[in-house]
Amino acid sequence: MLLMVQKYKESIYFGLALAILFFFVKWIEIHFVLYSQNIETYIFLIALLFTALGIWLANTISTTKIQTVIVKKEIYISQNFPFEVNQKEIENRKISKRELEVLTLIADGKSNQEIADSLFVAIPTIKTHITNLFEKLEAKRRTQAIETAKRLQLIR
Amino acid sequence: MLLMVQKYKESIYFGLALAILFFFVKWIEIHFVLYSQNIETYIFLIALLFTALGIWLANTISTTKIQTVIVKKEIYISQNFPFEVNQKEIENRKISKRELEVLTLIADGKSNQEIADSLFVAIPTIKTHITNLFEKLEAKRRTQAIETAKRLQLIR
DNA sequence: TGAAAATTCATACTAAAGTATGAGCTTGAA
DNA sequence: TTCAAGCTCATACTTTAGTATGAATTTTCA
Repeated sequence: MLLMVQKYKESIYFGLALAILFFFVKWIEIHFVLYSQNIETYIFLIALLFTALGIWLANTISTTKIQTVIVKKEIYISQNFPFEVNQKEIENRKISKRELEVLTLIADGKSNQEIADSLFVAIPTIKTHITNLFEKLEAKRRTQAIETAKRLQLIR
Repeated sequence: MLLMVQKYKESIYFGLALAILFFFVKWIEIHFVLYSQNIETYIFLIALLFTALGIWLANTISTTKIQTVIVKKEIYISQNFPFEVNQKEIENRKISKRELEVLTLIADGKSNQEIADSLFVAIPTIKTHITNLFEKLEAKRRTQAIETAKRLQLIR
């Protein structure tokens, strides 16, 4: 029973609304036509009432107009399936935690200034780390350091 | 003038609709009330008409809800194994054959001097290629160019 | 706790990278 | 053939990267 009420909830409400509307119209008719003889007002009220009914009908029965704008955005994700950092190689070359951070940021294409800002230290500090990294990676340039680090899987 | 018509297009249509409605109501009134003395039909038609008006009003005046859905298309880049150069991306960015050579050598960690020697050209030539590459890859530095090129699989 | 390692920073310098502009040469397609 | 695109090179310049040296802190661990 409750299920039925749930299921036909809208229909029941609709019927009720129609009944109320019918009696309301009748009441207006009796009031204005029979007693007041004011047919103009009656027509006006009918018009108003059914305009409201129309609006209500449109808003409940018709589905709301939703314009869906689809924005396609491509996201590139490098999926290195079984990527394992070569921890042994990092230890062998005695690359410190901080140095590895700097190395990663270099590989991300950051400048010394940007790396310094990221790690909240001064540029000379970054330069020192990089100089030490070059020694440990046997690199002459940051691009070479990136190449070696990736080849040895020190960074992803 | 045309601009005004464009601007107030909806208002003008609305006014016209109202005028037509008004005359239609009057016509119904004359037809059914004065000639036929059939007030019941008149009321019915008024009700019908204004219900339609309400529905029309609801559909035109109510603003369409714009729902923006961002579809993120994840593009997985499988590294190394079945490595495929993204030829489409290279063409889209209009990267020339020579520029791609230079890009590859940069990623190998070579200096401008070494690249120039490899390709048997002068350093300024390499610098020009690199400047053009930065534009096409939206990069500020060679390390950034490497990062982008690898992510887009322009180079291995 | 005390020494080694790691991290930090400075100054002064050199080397390399990157920018801007202009121009000559080659080549392939309309 | 002419025109656009690609490749080449030069000069002059600015900016960033990298080197060398020294030193002060902080952290780690035996």
